[in-house]
Amino acid sequence: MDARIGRAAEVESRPANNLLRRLSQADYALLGPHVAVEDSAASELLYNPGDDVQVVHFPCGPSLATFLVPNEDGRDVETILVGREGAVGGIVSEGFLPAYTRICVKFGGPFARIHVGKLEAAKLRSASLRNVFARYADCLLAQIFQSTACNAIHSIEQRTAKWILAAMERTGDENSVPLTHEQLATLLGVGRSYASRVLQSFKAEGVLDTRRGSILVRNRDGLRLRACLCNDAVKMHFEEVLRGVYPTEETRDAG
Amino acid sequence: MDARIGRAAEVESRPANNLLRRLSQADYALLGPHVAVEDSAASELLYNPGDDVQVVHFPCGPSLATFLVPNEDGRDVETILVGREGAVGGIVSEGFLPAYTRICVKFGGPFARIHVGKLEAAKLRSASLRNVFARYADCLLAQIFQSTACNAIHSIEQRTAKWILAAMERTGDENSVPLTHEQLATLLGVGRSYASRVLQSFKAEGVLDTRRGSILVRNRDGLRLRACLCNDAVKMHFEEVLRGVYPTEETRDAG
DNA sequence: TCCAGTCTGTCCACTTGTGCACACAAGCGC
DNA sequence: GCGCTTGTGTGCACAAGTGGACAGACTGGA
Repeated sequence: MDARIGRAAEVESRPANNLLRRLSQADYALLGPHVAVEDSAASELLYNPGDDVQVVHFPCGPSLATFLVPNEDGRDVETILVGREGAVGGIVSEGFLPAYTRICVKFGGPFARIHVGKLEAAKLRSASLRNVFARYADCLLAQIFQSTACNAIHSIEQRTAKWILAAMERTGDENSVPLTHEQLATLLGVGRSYASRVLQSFKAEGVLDTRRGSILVRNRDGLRLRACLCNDAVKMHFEEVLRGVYPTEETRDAG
Repeated sequence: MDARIGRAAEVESRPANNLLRRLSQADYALLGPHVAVEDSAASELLYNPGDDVQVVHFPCGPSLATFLVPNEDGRDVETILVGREGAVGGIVSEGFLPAYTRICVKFGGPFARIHVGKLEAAKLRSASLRNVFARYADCLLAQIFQSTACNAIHSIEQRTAKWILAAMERTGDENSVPLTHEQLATLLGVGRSYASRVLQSFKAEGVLDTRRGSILVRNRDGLRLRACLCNDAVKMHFEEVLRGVYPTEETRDAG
C-alpha cells in the first residue's frame, strides 16, 4: 500500500481539529490513545476562575470556545474565540494551575479532549510535538495581544464586523451566526441598544439581515470592509508560525 | 558556615529580578553562567514584529518593558507592563519564532539577559525550572487577558489611575512617574487633550500633581480608589501561582 | 540670558456610546 | 389560536471621548 494513502487515511480518522491534524503520524500516535471526543452544548462552562486545569479541549468542526474575564459587576467580558484552529486549557500554563479566566462553549458541538498530564508527558517524549504546541501557544498569545489593542482603539462597528467574520471563519457557516443582539452586546461589552443600532446600520447598507436569534450575512466583503484588520494580522501570524492551521475554505472542507 | 547565610548571599548576588531570585540554587546554577546584565535606555526597542526571538530580557530594579501592538495607522498601542516580576521574549513561544509585538523599554535601567536556547536547555534538565517558567507564562497570560477586558469596559480615568499605580509598584518609586501627558495619552490610546483633562481632574481632587515630564502622586489611596481593580486581580493570580514574585514593598527592598 | 523646542492647560464643536423606556414582533407551549 | 416570554427597533437625554487650535510656561543649550 502507498504510504501516502496510508497517512491520508490516518489523518482523516482524526478529530476535525486543525492543530491535531497538523501533527506528524508519530506525534499523533503519542496522543491518540488518550483522546476522547464528546459533544458540549453552547453555554457549557469548561473552566471557571480558580478551577484546577486538568483537561485540554480541542474544538472540532463548528464548535467554538471563548475566554471570559470576570468583572467586578458580575458581567463577564469576552475576549478571544478559539475554534478548530486551536485548543483551550493548559496550553500556556501546561496545566495543574488555577484557571484565570472562565472558558465557555460559545457554539456547541464536538470537542476532542485529553488529560493535560498525558499531553505534557508526550511533549517530553517528542521535541516536534512540543514545538507545535509552543507555536500554537504563541499564536494564542498573539490573538490576545491583538484583542487588547483592538479594544483600546477600534470602534464598536469595526469590532462587531470583526467578530462576525471571525466566528464564520471558524464555524464554516458561510452566511449566518446564531446570536441575539443581547449576546452580541454582551460579548462586545457594550449596551444592547447600541449593538442593535450598529446591526441596523449594517442592515441599511445591505451588508446583513437580522432574524430573531441570528444574523444573516448578505455581503461578506462589505463586512470585511467595515471590520478592523485585527483578524488578518492574527491570521498572518498563524500562517507564518503554524501554516495551514488557521481555518480557511480548504482546511474546513477536509473536516 | 551556616547554609542559610550561604544561600542568602547567593541570592543577593543575583540580578534584582524576582523571577530569577525565586529559582532554587540548583536551578539558578543552570542559568547563572549564561546570564549577562546590561543597561538599556528608555525607548530602546528589544524586539520588532517579525524579529527572530533569541534573547530573554529580565528587567531588574526599576526597569520596565512594555508590549506594543502595531496598528494600521502606524500608532502603536501599549498593552502590558513587565517589570522585575517577570521577563520578556520567548516566555510563551520558547523562542526562535518571529515576534508578534514590538517590545520597548519604557523606563531605562538594567536588564538581565540570557539566550533563549540556554534557557530552554536548562528547562529540559530541570522540571522545577520548567515549572517556574510555565507558571510565569500563565501569569503573563492572565495579565493580557485582564488588559483586554479592562480596555473593553473601563473608563480612561480608571485606566489612567491603574497604569500609574502599576508603574509605581514595579519601579519602586513611591511618588512619581516620569511621563509626559503625550506619552500617557499614547499608551492609553486616547487623545492628548483628554489625558491632560483627566490628570487635571485628579489634580483638582488632590490626588496628584503634575510637573513637566512627570506625574507626582500625592495620595496613593485616592488613586487606588479611582483605579479599576484589574491590577489587584492580576496580583492575586501572581500570588497564587508564583508567591512572592509580584513586586511589593518587601520584595523590592531586597533588591 | 535668550531662543527654540517641547510640554501643558484649556476652549470648542463634534462623534461615539450609554442607559432607560416603551411599543411591537416572533416563536413556543399548550 | 391564545397567551407568555423573549427578542427587536427606536426615541431621548446624557456622558465620555475626539481632534484641532492656541496661548502660555518650562527647560536645555548656545
